[in-house]
Amino acid sequence: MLSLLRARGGRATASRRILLEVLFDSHDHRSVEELAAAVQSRAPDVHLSTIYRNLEELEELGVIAHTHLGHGPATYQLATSAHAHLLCERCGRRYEAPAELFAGLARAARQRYGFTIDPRHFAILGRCAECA
Amino acid sequence: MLSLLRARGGRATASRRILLEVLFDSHDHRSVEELAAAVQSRAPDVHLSTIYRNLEELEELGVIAHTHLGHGPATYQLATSAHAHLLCERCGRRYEAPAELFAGLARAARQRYGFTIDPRHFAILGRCAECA
DNA sequence: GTGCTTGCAAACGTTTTGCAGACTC
DNA sequence: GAGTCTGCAAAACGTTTGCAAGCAC
Repeated sequence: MLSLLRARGGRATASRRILLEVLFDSHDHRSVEELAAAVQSRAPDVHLSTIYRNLEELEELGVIAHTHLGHGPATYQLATSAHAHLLCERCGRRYEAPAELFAGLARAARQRYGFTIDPRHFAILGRCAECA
Repeated sequence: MLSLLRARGGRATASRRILLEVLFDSHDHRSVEELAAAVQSRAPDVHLSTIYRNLEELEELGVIAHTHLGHGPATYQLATSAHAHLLCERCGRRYEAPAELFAGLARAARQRYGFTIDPRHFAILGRCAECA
């Protein structure tokens, strides 16, 4: 990934290395604030704005992706582990939704509008069993 | 609707009347800024914070609903005309998606997780035919 | 008159930007 | 050495809040 960066004229800096390590170690999505805390535990001077800039860069490279689970801050994860979510709008309970759940919608959207869905960006809201 | 407000101990004020009129006249979703401009063309002194507070109140009443189409500001519409959206993440093109498109997802989510989806809150991102 | 509602100003949380210096290649 | 990246401070953005005055009931 660092060489991917370099291929674009980018530099492999310490803050980027650490950020990538943190993202690899995260087995869940992380908010920018959480990522910053993790990065700063290893390199205290890395500024929040640097994290934002690096996340943007890595996202353009297609290495990571961000997701909006609700009204709060965005969450980031490796592009390879991106997936869709169901989020209860009442209690906040969250389910990770495999792509197959969206097969029907994907087919219908393509047939009707020529539209290719990527349902991972925004969560699908609704009510969990308990709150419904 | 104004009597609905009163039934809750609320007051039927001029700014609420006008806001409701604007929402009825809007045949599409409107951002808060757009709503404010429309309201202020009839009552210049209505403040943006009043619009926000009234939108919140009307949403609690179940009369209106808000939707996030993308990264920008929320959009509001009458609850009766709420629907799901497909949004091209490249060109911004937008499709209104009828509930039937989500039938398969709704069934799968209920069977697998007991989860009842309401796909109208966040748009489904993806690529339109031209951008795919 | 009670108490909900308003305008205003100020704050909020998240994200973006301008700049001069530091670093990677 | 050229050009990217960084820390810092400040701004931007959409939204929320505290307060005293104003209005609906």
